Amino acid sequence: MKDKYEKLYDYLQRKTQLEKDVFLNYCHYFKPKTLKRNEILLHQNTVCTFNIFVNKGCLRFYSHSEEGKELTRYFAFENKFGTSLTSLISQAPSNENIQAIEKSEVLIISRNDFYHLVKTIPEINFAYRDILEMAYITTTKRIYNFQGESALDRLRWLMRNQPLILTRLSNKMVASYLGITPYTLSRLKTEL
Amino acid sequence: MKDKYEKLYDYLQRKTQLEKDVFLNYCHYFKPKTLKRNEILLHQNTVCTFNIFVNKGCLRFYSHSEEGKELTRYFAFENKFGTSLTSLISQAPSNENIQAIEKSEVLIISRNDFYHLVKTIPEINFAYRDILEMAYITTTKRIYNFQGESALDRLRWLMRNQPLILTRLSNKMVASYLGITPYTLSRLKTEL
DNA sequence: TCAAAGTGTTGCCCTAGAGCAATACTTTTA
DNA sequence: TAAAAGTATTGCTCTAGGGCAACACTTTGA
Repeated sequence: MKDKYEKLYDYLQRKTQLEKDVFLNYCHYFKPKTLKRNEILLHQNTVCTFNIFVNKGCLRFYSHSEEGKELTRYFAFENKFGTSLTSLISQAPSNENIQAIEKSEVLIISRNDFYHLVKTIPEINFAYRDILEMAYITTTKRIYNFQGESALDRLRWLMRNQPLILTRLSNKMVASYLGITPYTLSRLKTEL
Repeated sequence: MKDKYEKLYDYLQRKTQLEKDVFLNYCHYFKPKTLKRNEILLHQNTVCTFNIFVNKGCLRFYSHSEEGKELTRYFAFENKFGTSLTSLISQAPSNENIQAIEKSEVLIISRNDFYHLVKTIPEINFAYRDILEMAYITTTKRIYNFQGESALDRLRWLMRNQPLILTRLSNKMVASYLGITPYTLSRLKTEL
């Protein structure tokens, strides 16, 4: 098996019992691609036609608001799937950009191929359901976070639960994820 | 077919092509229940073991924060499913309460029965996936909403997209959904 | 290798929204 | 049907966090 598919195999293996030879039959649907730092994979207002698995590096999913603010929804590090799900499902223009914020290596599968696998491979069906469930849980927590907690508490939460975001990314990125300005983040860090 | 299952049947029918006689074979897993106004179906910190379909009335899913604030995540009106998904999936204690805010009629299916149906009935499998996808899209929009928009803009968004919430529920409920105080909501309404 | 662009910190002032209190009104319950 | 509890509105004051400007520091790239 080509090196490129090992992480994906391990990922699926962890979620479902999965035969290696079956996996080898369909893994070619996932096309390897190398991304430069800052390269944009999907532009806001265009339709998203693919799903992405990150082998190496980090992708950022963010939106430009009308007032020009950058709102970050999600960072996909190694071993994570990510896509503009709203657009992928509805095939309406996406409200978010997908950008590599480090030199990255990813596997890309087209929408058609992906849903074909979901339909025909029970393990992929299950894995997709699991991804959706986990994503839903995460976003739900994030809503309660925004709704009920101060910026300082949100920062503390991030330190406890997603320290990678703080250690690996610039303050600007972290601030746009927390929904505050870099100024405020800088000030809050002195209060920790 | 008993009256109680008509709405559920229509709901599934709209999402998938579904044979009525197949539906009749498993719909008894869903148990009808009548709820009084303000009745609590699930208490925070207990494990959620069921999924709910609303035939009539309205359920509210909310959390008591440490400072005693009530944070509302979701209102389920007629023809909607709702559960404390985080708890249902992980079987960890729920961080939210489920409460009938009007006299309501619901169908309740146990966790085991529900996942059994998801596994064995393709239409339910598909419907569950669809529910997850839609729920994910909604919560994602809500995050961008909280992250990037003022309380007034969030209120405007609600008027355009979920007017039922505004017309049918008390200001207190609406405010806790928007993540603001009833005072602020009252003031914002004069600015519309 | 040195200019140019981006990043982080801090002082100052400003604004959206919170919190409390007072009052009016409506709903529930006994 | 009256008392009690909950809901809505508004004035006043306070605070978390935003936005600008200035400066230091680091990274990028011709």
